[in-house]
Amino acid sequence: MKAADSNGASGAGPQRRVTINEVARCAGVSKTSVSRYLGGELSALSEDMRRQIERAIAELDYRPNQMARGLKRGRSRLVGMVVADILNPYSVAVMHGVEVACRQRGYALMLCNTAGDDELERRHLAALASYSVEGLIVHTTSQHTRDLLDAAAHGLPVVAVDREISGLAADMVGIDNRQAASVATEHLIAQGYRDLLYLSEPLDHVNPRIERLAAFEAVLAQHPACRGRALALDVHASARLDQALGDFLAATGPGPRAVFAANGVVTLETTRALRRLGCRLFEDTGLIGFDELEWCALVGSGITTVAQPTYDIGVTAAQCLMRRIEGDRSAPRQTLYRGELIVRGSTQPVAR
Amino acid sequence: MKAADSNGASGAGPQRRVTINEVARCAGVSKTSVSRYLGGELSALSEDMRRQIERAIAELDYRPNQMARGLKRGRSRLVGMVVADILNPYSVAVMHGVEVACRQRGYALMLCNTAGDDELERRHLAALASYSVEGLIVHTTSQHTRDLLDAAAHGLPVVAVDREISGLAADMVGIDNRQAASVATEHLIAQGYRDLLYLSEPLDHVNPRIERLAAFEAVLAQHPACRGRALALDVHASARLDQALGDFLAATGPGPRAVFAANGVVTLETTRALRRLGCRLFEDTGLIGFDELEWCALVGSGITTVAQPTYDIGVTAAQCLMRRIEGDRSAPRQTLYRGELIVRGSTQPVAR
DNA sequence: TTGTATGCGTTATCAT
DNA sequence: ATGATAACGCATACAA
Repeated sequence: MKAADSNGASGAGPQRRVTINEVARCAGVSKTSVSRYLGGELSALSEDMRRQIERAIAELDYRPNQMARGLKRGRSRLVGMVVADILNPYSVAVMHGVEVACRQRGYALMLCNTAGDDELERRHLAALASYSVEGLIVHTTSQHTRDLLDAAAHGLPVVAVDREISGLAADMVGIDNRQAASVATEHLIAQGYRDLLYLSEPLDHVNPRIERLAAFEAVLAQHPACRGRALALDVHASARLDQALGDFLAATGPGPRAVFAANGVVTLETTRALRRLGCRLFEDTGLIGFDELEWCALVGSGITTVAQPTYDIGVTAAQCLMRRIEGDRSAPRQTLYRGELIVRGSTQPVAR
Repeated sequence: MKAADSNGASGAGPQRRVTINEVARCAGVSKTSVSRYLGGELSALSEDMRRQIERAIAELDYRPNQMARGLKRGRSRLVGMVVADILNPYSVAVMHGVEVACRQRGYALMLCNTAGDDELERRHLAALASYSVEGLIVHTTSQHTRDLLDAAAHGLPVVAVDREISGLAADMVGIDNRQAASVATEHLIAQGYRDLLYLSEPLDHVNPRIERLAAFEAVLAQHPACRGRALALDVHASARLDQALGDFLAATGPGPRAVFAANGVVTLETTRALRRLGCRLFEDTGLIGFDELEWCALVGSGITTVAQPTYDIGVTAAQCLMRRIEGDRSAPRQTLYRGELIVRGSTQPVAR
């Protein structure tokens, strides 16, 4: 037999939810007592009453209305996550960690994708505020985040992921870019590559991009035998990327040469470009990429990467945020993980 | 000069938001009138009053509190999305479309990841209900979704993505699996492959998996010269996958042979297994995969895929849901897109 | 230990 | 055309 529609009406209309009043009536107590029970004020309830309330709640399948709760207490138990690109595997992986950590502590997650659009970001922040989110986890590029700064200035906890938010002294969770980029660069040099090309998306004041580049150059400065170039461009512009890569290949001598892709997107586009240019992956040209992607082992002889603990970054960011929400007023913290080098075929030079 | 903290207190505590009362006072009208303005009841307001309200709202930067609104009106303008695996690129791509469509119509998105755990799904559904979400978009595997069925029976609109939810006559958005799988199978045969292996995750009553397999077998039945096998297993169990693939390779004769990977996860794991088995991609063995992934063109000679319009699926699912939310009571609809064959090197047999 | 009464910010009902 | 007032479901100060 099918579950009957308790509405009477045939499966239509927003269901009439059970309220605390009905629980109180059913249990034969006042709604205050039920509220106390829900709030965990166990000490202030007689054993008998507690049983009755428990029974009533189970019997009616009562679930507190978070809207009402949030309205009254000012706590929505809602966390907002704002990402610039929901399709970016890095963002997704972090989101995974965030979701798990939030759920474990009873917070729900509202997701916003700004698609790199500042106006959209404004609207999303407004929407999140209208739902009284208690905190924000942010992974965006935008520079013009007045609204974000305002929100933070008004006391809304914010945790930045991967990069700092300029003008905002917020908690940050990411990796040690200098360490990671140094390790990568040193690996290339140790493998015998002598011509290096650092390829990045436009710097745009985005911290990790700048720091990774700086580390690349710092290491290079210690190895006079190596020649390095750095390029920051919109890697989605295939023609220009092909041009840039082609120039590098043409300009570099017979010695081993390699590309350092500054993040996952660059790794992807660089690999595509290398194929378009007719390179045999990776005999012609070495490649090391930031961010471990699921397909890196499958391309050519495998792409060497610097892996980030994205899941942990997400978990930590969420935990950090929830501590703030729950009153932690200490100075902003940075949590930096280490990048881990995963060596594959793309950094094994082949005699040409 | 920095924006002053309007709290007075130094950037701490949940910010005191502007309420409709303050707007009313500032505009010199009653809050009823402000509410009318917000509700779009333009006809019932004098031009003068309207100006005042507009001014006050702008001046105070007032944003209606959705919690209070939801509590009173019973409409939260919240949509829940429940996915089995937040890391699955298919889910993410659909989510992208969902997010865009929701935002465009003023709905916010709450995201839940069940990680394939039924108990977790229960809890997530409970949480979503407690926030009075107005509808659900679901992409899970689970069979024991009593709670989901209950919610739907109680009138909560639900849209299924990719697959039907057994026992629930809900709207569904996905692709025409028979068409898509037929096209793929016929392509393999047309390319000259004679030994075919259909590789899937466990069927588990999941519609697309069953339908794709059925189409594979149907096409095969029309080609007596071809030999087909089908295997459904947990592709993450590498040892067993290697074994199964190895058996296929050992058993098939000198004629061209190919693997049909039933979804993106299987494509990934199959490619990994082929590499582990020492195959040169894809000279030994052809491969066609469901789901177009960003890296498919990069592996070996490129993996031929059947692409799904995942973004559109997400948009359509969300639109469909919002229509239901806004009162559409017509019979459940299925929206099926066509799979698009993208031919690459992995289905170009090489003379062995 | 328990209950009553008030208010959170909003919309809806009823007057005017 | 406009406004006072009562809910929405819950938590809490206060009273008993």
